[in-house]
Amino acid sequence: MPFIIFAPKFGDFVSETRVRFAPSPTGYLHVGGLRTALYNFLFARKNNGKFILRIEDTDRNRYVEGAVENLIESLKWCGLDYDEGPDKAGEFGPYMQSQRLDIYKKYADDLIAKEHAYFCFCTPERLQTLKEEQAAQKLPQAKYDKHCLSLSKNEIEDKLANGIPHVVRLNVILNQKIIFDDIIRKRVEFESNNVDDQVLIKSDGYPTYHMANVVDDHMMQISHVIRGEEWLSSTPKHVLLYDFFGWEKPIFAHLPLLLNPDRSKLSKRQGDVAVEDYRAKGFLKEALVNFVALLGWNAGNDKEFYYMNELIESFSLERVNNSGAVFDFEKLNWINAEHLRKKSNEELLTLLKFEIENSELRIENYSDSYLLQIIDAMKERVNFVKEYLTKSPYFFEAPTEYEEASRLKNWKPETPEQLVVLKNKFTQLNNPSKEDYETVLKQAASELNISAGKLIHPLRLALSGISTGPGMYDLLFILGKGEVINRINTALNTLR
RNA sequence: GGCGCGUUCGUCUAGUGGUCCAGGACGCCGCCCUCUCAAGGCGGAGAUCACGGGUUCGACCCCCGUACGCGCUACCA
Repeated sequence: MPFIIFAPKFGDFVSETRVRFAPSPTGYLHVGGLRTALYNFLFARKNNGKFILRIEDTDRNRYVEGAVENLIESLKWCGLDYDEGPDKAGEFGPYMQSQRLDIYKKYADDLIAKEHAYFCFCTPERLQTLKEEQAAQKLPQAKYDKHCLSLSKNEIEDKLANGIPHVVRLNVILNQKIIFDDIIRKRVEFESNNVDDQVLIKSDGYPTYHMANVVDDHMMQISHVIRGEEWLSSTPKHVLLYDFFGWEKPIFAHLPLLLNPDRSKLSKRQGDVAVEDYRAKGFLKEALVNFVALLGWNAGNDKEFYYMNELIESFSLERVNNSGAVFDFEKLNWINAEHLRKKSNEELLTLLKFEIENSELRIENYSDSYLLQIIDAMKERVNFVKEYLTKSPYFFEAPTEYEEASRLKNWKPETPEQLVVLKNKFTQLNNPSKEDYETVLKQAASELNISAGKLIHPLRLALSGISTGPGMYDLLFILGKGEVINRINTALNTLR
């Protein structure tokens, strides 16, 4: 009598929302991982639940020094604070799987006792041969042949006693349907005949993901498993495990993948994938979070600009899409610029000072009030904080060379004498305001019988060395009379 | 190959049987504003809703099939 294995439905009562982000520490936080972590975080916060960080470090071959610290650093930078984790004790720790080996061992023994799992002593060579044979026979699918399931108790004890390397395998029962409901995929159905006798405990004594994940999610009382779509295919193994243990299953939600422009799974080959890369490039955490949140989710309206608290407010798993999303850098740039423009000048000041400290400039050369003026003047013109330095370097250092195109276009033979007229007028000003500069410049233009533009363009070139920037009177005022006159003189000497 | 998931403008998406010969956003193009560059405003190009069958008075929306894409198929997660 085949039994049908069922995961709980969406509406089933769950006492407390507890979700986890469970990355393996491979070196850095991938933006796909960020999205998974974010959705978990948003879901937890929205439902007044707990967000847990668990490190899945059960593959000793993949251990990377400092990876966990790096992961945590990135997570925290993004504002994803977890309630329990490796460095934040909770009542369900430890939160590093490598520190829970005895637990997995105990539950594996449990399963073996109930004959839902068994020792397997097959060598890698036999497994390899088996696979090749099955391929040669054109079997629809390669699976372990349950060879070691038929070992007698004595044989097993004998091999164990002799220290023969072994693993523990899941004993999948044939001819059953494994059905579960996924919030995003709806009902998903598998045949148990297509499920392999997965290794649960490796020969080095470490559990595989499948084993550790189920045991931990149960012990940590995880209510919802929100993870990437790449796990959907192995979910039947997990469902089987919950059932064999007699445990209540969590509610599953498998997230669509993040893709490269060519629609393959987002990878390092085609650009930056690590959160730290984006951070280094100068993206605001608010922008990265906002952008990534929208990759696969929307509230059902046209809103695209979100702060974290707004995301928490409107997030729901039901509104997560089911198809992969291409990571579009152009749109990330745009959302970054949006967030930057919405920041107060004071916030930008902090960011800009940080940027200056990390540049070759000396922070003590610039007062807060001076920087604030630059921020105000350039705010609409920068997409990154560092662009205050790269797009308007002339606020920090006088130009030493002049843009050729602008020189050809705006620096005419008559320009020098006209600028001298203007300069003389500037010289006579006493503590000039923006309006004073404007009045005087227009006066000069009028006296010279030329348009203001004829003065403005070469003046801009003289003051900034380039042809783009804030309004001329802002530029004059920020630089100040003395600097303005110096720069005009320098230009007059350089560009004849 | 097997199993699973998916498929609306280039990209992110809205859309839950009639209001859609499909709306918004990014990007692109044009105009306005203007001392430059931006920002902003206005407008434009851009999707036979993957394809083919059904169901229905009526399908982007429901069903079936096909194609294509992606994922999994490890003693990796």
